[in-house]
Amino acid sequence: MGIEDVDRGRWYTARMQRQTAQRHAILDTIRQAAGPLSIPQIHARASQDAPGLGLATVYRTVKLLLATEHIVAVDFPGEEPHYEPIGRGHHHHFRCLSCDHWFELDRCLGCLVAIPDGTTLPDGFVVEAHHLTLYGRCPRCAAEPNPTASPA
Amino acid sequence: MGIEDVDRGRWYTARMQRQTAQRHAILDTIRQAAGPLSIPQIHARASQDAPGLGLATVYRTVKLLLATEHIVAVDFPGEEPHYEPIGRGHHHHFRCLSCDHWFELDRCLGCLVAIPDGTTLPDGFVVEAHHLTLYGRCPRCAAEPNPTASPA
DNA sequence: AGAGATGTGATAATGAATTATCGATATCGG
DNA sequence: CCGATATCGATAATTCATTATCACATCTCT
Repeated sequence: MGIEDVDRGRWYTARMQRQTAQRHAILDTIRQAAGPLSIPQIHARASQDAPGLGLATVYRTVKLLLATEHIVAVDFPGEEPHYEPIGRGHHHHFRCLSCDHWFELDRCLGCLVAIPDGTTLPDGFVVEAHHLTLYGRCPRCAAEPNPTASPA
Repeated sequence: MGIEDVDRGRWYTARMQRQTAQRHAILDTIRQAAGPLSIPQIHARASQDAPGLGLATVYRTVKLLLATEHIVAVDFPGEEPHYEPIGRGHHHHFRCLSCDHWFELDRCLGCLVAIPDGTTLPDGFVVEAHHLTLYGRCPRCAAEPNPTASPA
């Protein structure tokens, strides 16, 4: 999951030529998360691997990782954009109402929608895609009576 | 759908004592829409009934209508908040990828999710609620080859 | 190891949505 | 119909996320 894991052809671009501790910390943080992370979350977690990490560097690096197709942005209702690794296919997300964190659901659990894309609804609406978000309690918070705010 | 339709007990509060053309235009606009509206959309439509309507008045009135429980806010991924009348029960939304407008789906079409709330997923996630959004083409845009941007 | 370009961190600047201000206007009880 | 005042419209101010700036540190190639 370190340097050797990064495709040099993609990593190295006109604006992204050097491998630094900050960039690896940020990419590893996003890859190791259980779900999409916001900029503040990335900053907080990656700072443990890269002490003194600046917020501007997180914004810069996230933008570069988007441009080099290492990560993708995920938007949730009423929230700042979150980011997750690219290439995980169609899936849905789960938000824990207790610890407020987002989780990625397995593909097998994801496609819960009874009406597949391409269907025409009775009213004439043609469905081309869907977003499903589940809300509830993550395994940790569902077990604990007094849940903390520090999930995986 | 006019003045007589408004519960005076709810309409009249410490900060909302008078009935004005602007307030009725805004509430009627939200009630007559096919789906949730954003602030700019409310402003554009209500201005037809209340010429010269100011944007600040839309913000003010929407906030008051929220506080008096005449409307509710609906958030969509990556968008400004939208507003719809209160009391329409559980339903889902449809966004037309052609004209970019939101539609409210009938209740009978809404509950498309195969896993009902209260279910415990195999991983231990307890589902308490869900949001489903469908994307595609509204009846008007599905019919027209060159769709306009002025839906119902 | 050294030169030079790239990357970083702190912070100022920007941009967009929302809110506050204030003189003018319209509402509604009397 | 009048007067007190709630509300309006125009715009300045505020808030918050994101971006630009710049001096200093770090990486890479030789």
